[in-house]
Amino acid sequence: MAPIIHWFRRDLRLADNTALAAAARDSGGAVLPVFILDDALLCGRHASPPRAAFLLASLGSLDADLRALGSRLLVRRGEPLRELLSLARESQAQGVYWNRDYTPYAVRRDGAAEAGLRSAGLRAQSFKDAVAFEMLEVATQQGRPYAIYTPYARRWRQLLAERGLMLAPAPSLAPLERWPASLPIPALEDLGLALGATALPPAGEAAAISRLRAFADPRREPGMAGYAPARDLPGVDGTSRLSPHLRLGSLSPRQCLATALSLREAEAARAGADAWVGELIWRDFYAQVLFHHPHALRGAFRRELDALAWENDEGLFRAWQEGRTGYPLVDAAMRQLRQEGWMHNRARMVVASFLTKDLLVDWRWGERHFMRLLVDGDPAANNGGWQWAAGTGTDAQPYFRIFNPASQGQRFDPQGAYVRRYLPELANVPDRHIHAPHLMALAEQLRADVQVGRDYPAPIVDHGAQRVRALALYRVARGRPSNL
DNA sequence: TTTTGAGTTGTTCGA
DNA sequence: GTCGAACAACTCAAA
Repeated sequence: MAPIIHWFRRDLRLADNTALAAAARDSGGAVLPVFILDDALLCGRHASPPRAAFLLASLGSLDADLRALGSRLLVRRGEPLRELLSLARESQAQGVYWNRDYTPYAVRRDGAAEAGLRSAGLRAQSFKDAVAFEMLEVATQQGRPYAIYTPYARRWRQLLAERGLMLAPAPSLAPLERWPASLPIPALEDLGLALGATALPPAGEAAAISRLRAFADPRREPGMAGYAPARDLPGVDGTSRLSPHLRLGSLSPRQCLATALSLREAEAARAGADAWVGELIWRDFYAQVLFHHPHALRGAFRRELDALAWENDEGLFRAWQEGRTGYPLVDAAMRQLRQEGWMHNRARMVVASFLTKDLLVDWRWGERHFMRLLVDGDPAANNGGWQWAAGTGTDAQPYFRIFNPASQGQRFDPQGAYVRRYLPELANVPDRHIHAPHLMALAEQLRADVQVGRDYPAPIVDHGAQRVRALALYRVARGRPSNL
């Protein structure tokens, strides 16, 4: 039987891979697994060294997994349609299968690939795989996409209960007679990128599965069972940390859901499992929001809030990026981002609120910075999160909800475990002052081995004053310039 | 068609 | 220290 090309993109796994399983089924195992390095994503203005490095490591792992089955990963670099056409010609393939991706760039790319392959007489078939429900599967009674999370989630959970979970079977792959030429998986430097000091999590399908198992293990504290309260504490390892795997598909959302659903059978784990499923629903929600409203990638979802007059002070922005704002929770988080290519979700909200509402910098500057450094950086989720924080998005937080970085710290990191981990200069500051070290008298600073202004910055802005200015900024953008 | 209820994650102020 | 109100309407979703 003529082989079928499986075009890997954000589904770098063998288990529960919808398109791969279909390709194996339809070709009698004659699958040509392909990954195409796309310079538009890797090297352009969207380049992200940590994410590229994680991708390359994941590709290495995928290739090894394929080789264990007598197959291998073919790597090409270039314009996807051209590479697919040339691979199809070289391998006499009957067609190309892939799993759908919903970002505006991917929709354009895949539309062009589909048209080009079909006009060359090849089969081109795409599958739902990256989300539990896509496009208009979760829709209002009027058939419109939801714009508010809670009713969306209610309907999503109802649909899941009705339809249940179907995982794709493991693909049985047969070795091909002829393998087209493949590039070696490049090193990061070959792409003109450098990782710097970022330490990445383990990549690949096996690492993803073992992290999911560890997270769901009932003997583990807090684990999935304790997720609901623990996920809010950045100093505690209370989240799944699976986001990089979900980003590249070394784990599927169905695998996560199957684990969560089996765990929630136990009464004690139900609240945690439900809360965690809620996060997977957010992932589908934002993918769907961006799919239906691609303008949100460039500007405010609520278009009238494009009128916000950001101050965009580059010095303040740099201080935020480098973690020297004088607000310990913000600075710890920004340093975690640099060191790990990842940031705790509570901290993401705090730094996003701080950049927009305290520094009055355009949320898109922060969005871009996150996309450059986050291993899990996903256009839809990242955009949704930033627009939520800025109050410009679907279902955004009320504009007057402005986080106070010090009280957020006291509430969610009371002993400063998180802050001390990333800001060693504050190691000896007493808990009482850990989120506002500048309030220590000089004698206390000396006792704590830190001099504010020398070893750690004094606050670069005054939260109370900036809060008032932010409220005024939003009031003007909403067309209510006076407070009278 | 109209009405009604509701909306991830807060903060500040003054009694 | 604690507690309730104010912050602001507005739009979405469903009955």
